[in-house]
Amino acid sequence: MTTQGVGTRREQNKLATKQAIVDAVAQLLKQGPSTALTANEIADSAGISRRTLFNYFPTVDAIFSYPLHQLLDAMVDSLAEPSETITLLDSILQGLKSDEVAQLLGQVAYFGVYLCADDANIYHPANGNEWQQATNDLYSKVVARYPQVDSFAVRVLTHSVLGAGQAAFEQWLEQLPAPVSDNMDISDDLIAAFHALVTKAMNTLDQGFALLPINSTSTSTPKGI
Amino acid sequence: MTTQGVGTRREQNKLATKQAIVDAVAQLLKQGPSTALTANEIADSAGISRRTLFNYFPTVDAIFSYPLHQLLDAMVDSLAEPSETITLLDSILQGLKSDEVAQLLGQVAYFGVYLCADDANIYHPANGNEWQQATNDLYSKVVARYPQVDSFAVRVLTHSVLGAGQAAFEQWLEQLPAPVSDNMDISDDLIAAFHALVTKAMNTLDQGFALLPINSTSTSTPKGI
DNA sequence: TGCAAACTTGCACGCTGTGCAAATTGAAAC
DNA sequence: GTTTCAATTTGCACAGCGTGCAAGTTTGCA
Repeated sequence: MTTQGVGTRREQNKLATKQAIVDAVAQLLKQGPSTALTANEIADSAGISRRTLFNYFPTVDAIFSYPLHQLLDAMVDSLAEPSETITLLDSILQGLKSDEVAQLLGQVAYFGVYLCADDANIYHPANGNEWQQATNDLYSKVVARYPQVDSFAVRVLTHSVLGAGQAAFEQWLEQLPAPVSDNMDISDDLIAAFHALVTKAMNTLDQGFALLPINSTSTSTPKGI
Repeated sequence: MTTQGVGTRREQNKLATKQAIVDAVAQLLKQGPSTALTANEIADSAGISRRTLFNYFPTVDAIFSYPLHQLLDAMVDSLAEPSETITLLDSILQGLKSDEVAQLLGQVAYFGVYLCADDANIYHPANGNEWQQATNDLYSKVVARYPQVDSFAVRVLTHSVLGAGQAAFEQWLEQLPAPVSDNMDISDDLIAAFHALVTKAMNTLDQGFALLPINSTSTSTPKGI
């Protein structure tokens, strides 16, 4: 290990093992969509026992969506901070620009590309669950921090904003070029593309509802979703 | 069967079997949270073999979320129709007011209450998947119907609107009184409460983004209530 | 009636996720 | 260095899920 990790040795080992599992999955994904990616294969490839694998992840699917889980976790923390001075979009973009999140985006893209190729399906339910969970997490945190605000409005807007984020994410995944790279790095262009999609999504939220005739008082052209 | 069902006898049988499965689950849920609700129990209770159960539902979870699945399916169809003349909110409320959807709401509430009690968890991932699927379905249908519209904007707004709907749904489930009824009927009050929540959610979407500082150029859309 | 297609069922199989107890490893005290 | 103890790993057994397959059974149709 090049990194002189902080914390006790046990904690270092646990982090290393978790990363080994993720790396093992990345390897297996690259080798080919043939293998059905069973828990035994992953454990063997990571050099641990099957039982230990389930000590680290509650589910095989949770391994696949772990990069996204980390990314959303970081974003939720970033968004739940009381940043009164900047706009929501800036807050999101600022969170996305951290080195940590940029690296996570690479992993997410890597996994996303191969998982899409494997299932021939654009969407993994595991990823959807991560978004649901992130939505609930953010809702809980915001409600805890601003108890005086109407919690239902918070709930609606949380679902709405993260929904828009998910839309940007899905669009990004679909447009992703096939083999990102041998390792899980990611080009600045792809990161910029994601930022652009998120920005467009938020602007669509901001301006798009003026286009939709949501209720009778709304003006503007009917486009009937 | 009192209903002289339409269609060939095979189709009637299939529908009856599917309903028998759902009814069996409802029965088992009412009997107590003790039973872990295994596929064998459900099949036995429905009077079919375990193997046949999986001919009707791809997953045990899919049975639990089947009422919600039906409801969302109906709503997606309703929303995807080209109803140029009315507002989005009216379109949603109109869809919600059909007898079919009202009855489905009863089943959804029934299942939701017992499932929440069972898992002690407010949320079933199966339900979340249904919302994700409905979002994708609606997106596909709208894009197919309006090919000239910016598909990404449609995607964002679809996620956003259904996200708001899901927020209303979750709120409704939490506020639901414990034992709805012995059968899966539902009181008009509860239906009205759901309509009110959906209405409030849509109005929050319409007006709420004016409250959030999404980006720097946003001086908020016109109209404050 | 008889045939073909659709449907059901039992069976076997591989896989998931969990509880448990024994073995191994790490940290800390002596 | 050794001892001791808690954290961690591992093997094993087990219940359950979901599927392919090869019978049996029912339905539609000629």
